[in-house]
Amino acid sequence: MFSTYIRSIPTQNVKYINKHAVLDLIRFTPGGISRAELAERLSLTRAAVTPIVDDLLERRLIQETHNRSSVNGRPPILLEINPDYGYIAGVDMGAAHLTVLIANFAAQVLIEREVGFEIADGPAVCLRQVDELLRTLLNELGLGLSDLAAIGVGVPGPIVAEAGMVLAPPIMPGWDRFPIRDALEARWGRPVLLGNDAELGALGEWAYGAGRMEQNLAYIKIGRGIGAGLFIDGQIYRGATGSAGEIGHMTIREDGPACTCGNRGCLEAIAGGRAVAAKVMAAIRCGRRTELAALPEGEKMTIADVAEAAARGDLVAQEVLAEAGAHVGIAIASLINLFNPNIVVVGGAASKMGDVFMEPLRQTVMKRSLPAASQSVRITTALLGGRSSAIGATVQALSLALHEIALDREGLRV
Amino acid sequence: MFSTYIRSIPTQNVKYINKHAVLDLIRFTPGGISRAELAERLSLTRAAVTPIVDDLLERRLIQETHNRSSVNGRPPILLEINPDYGYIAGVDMGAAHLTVLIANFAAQVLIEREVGFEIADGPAVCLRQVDELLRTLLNELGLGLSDLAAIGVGVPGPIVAEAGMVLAPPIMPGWDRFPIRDALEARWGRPVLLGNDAELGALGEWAYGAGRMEQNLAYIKIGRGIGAGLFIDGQIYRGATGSAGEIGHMTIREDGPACTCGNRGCLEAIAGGRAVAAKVMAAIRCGRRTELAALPEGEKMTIADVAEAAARGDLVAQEVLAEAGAHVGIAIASLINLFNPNIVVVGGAASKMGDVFMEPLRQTVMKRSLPAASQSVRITTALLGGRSSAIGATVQALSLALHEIALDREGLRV
DNA sequence: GTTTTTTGTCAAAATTCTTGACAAAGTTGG
DNA sequence: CCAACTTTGTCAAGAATTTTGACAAAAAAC
Repeated sequence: MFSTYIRSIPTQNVKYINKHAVLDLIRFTPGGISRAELAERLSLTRAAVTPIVDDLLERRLIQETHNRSSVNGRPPILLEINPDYGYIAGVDMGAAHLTVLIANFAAQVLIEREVGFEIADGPAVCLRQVDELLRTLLNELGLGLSDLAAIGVGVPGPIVAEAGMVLAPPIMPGWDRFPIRDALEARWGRPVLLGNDAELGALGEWAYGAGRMEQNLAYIKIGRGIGAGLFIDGQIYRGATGSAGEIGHMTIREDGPACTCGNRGCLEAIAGGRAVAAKVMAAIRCGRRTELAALPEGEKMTIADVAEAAARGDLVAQEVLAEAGAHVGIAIASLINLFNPNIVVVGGAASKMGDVFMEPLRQTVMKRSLPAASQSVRITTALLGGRSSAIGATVQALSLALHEIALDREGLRV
Repeated sequence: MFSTYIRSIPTQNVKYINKHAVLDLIRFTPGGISRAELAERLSLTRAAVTPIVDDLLERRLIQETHNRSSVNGRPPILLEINPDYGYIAGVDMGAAHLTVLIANFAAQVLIEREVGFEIADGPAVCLRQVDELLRTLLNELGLGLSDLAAIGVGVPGPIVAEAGMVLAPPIMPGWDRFPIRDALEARWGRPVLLGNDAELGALGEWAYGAGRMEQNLAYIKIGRGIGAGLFIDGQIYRGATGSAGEIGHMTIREDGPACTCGNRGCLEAIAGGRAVAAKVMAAIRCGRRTELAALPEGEKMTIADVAEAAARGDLVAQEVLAEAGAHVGIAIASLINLFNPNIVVVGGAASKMGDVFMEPLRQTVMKRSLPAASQSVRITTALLGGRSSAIGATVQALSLALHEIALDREGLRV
């Protein structure tokens, strides 16, 4: 049944919409797709697909690739994105790490690097670090900034998309209303797309990760902060003001510990990176044996440190992570009851934790969400590991670039 | 920017989509709308709107009404739905009440009635009561079942839309997988649309209530159960399997009281109708004075009883409701952090409670949700009072009816 | 009363899809 | 090994629906 109210389609948009649908389907189909299958998947006729594909071929956005098919009739000509059309960069600023990668137009990662980082150092310091790392990587590839068609940037806070800044971010002291996008565009002279790290993680996992092409995907990023990205019906869900997905500030325990957001009992204050580190420290003070006691004094313990210790068999680390997993499970159970996703992808530091974290999480979810929703949900770790958000940033930047190239010399209304 | 991936538009759909957009915009614009404004709002030209409107006029779905405009030029001819095209019924089965109403095609309520009810009596008893009440109302209007174009029915459980039944509903014992829609269609010989009561409440409040035409609306239905309906971008959001919005089973207190769903600490177990009644009973046993002690022994106390007592100044009732409001506020704060809606409409029994309930709720929300989301959200009681869901059911049934009439003799692909 | 403004309509042009036919390029089976 | 079959991709003609541009209609403003 027709279920969306009040949506219209001026004719000028039709070809454009179909062209983009074709382009996106080519982008997101691994191994290429034929004209015939494009037609079938998009409910168009083969005859309608041909001129659209011709247009994209002419712009050199896509290319024909030779088939290795096994069916009956004439073998299809597979279409794929022209990887060498240009380059895209993806940046993911976490609370305690920075990931930068450079990919070609087929979203294949050419180079990537993750370094330590401290978001609380503020925009001036952090953006310089981002800039340096990006230029280093470009250098190593023998490229310059002008080779980049666009740059996607993820940050761990609520985004005001039009303004290109974050609004009242709980874990980004000093960044409130700082014009991140404008500053980076001025520095680089290239289009920059700012996004929330969890949203971009959702996009990344939807496009190339564990939740490929799922209708309703939730991505949970575990780190110092805990954020959710919601991907619904082929779109990032941002809510009224772009701050949807703040699962980290869901109340888990009414009178729980104080949170950076000013409230009490938030998930983040119970199971976020800082809380995990604090619990390990408490265990150390209680005299329990853990390799984490040996960390250099000056350096702050991150959740990644704890994850690594747990992986090496450290019992204290495992215990703390299991507890955190159960708490995150409570929040995810609520999310599942509210959102009823097909799939929940848990990423960020969780991708390094494995079952120590995921098993208690899964068990809690199964216990605490309604069967109607929990029976149909898959809960898994991020296929892209710690790179979900950086890859999502790339996907978003690439969408802009492809969009503009495909649009060139074509009108569009609203 | 173009932000939805992989959506195509076969040509045959275009006119149909535009026709529906026109029809819906006429439906949902109070006082009528002119062709010129339709064109502007839908990004079409006036010349394109004319034939669409002509088509709808010819089918007698809409009519021209004479203007009382005050602008400069030629006065517009306002268009509105033809109210007398036919009739629609809306049914809302709550846990402890049943509402049935009959409306014309303009969704004007012609007659309505609310009666006591017990969903736990099971399908056989309940559907007979629904049937009786519907026939009574039809009778009073001098109508028969054959005058109804469609009937919308809301129930308090997770819906499997295709099957027309509920799946593992926590507060509908005996209804699991009972073919509700088919049973009613067989009984009435008319098309029946089954929906979740909270979803339909959201639709009702979006169409004709407190949240008219908002982009992101959440409706919270307070009763024995507590459910949320999410209305996003002109659509009910149902999630992967149609069970989105089960806020009543969000965990509020890890080791809280047992819930009917089998879990502990659910919102519903703390602030649902049963919990509220239990708290009042506890106060009575403690010897506190309340008019609710005078309720007839055999009859179960409903949340509506408590609301009425509170409105008459009963202190115990007020206290219990204030506490419930604060707990619901915790859940709504989490919902706001996750969903970032424009507006949260609180309905069901809450529409009778007023500020006793809403003030603690609002305060808790403001305290427990992030500023980025809470600054932009409006929290209000249902404008349609206890009728939100029944009216939503009407709107949905009407959509089907209008849709079919407008579609008649026109092709459609996928 | 003329000018201005806005609404609604019409015919011609434009756009983009579908229909139906067909060539191309393989596989299958006797 | 060749004919029959199957599927893909393309083409020209036709169809559907919108836009463009012009204009009549209806009321307010000057």
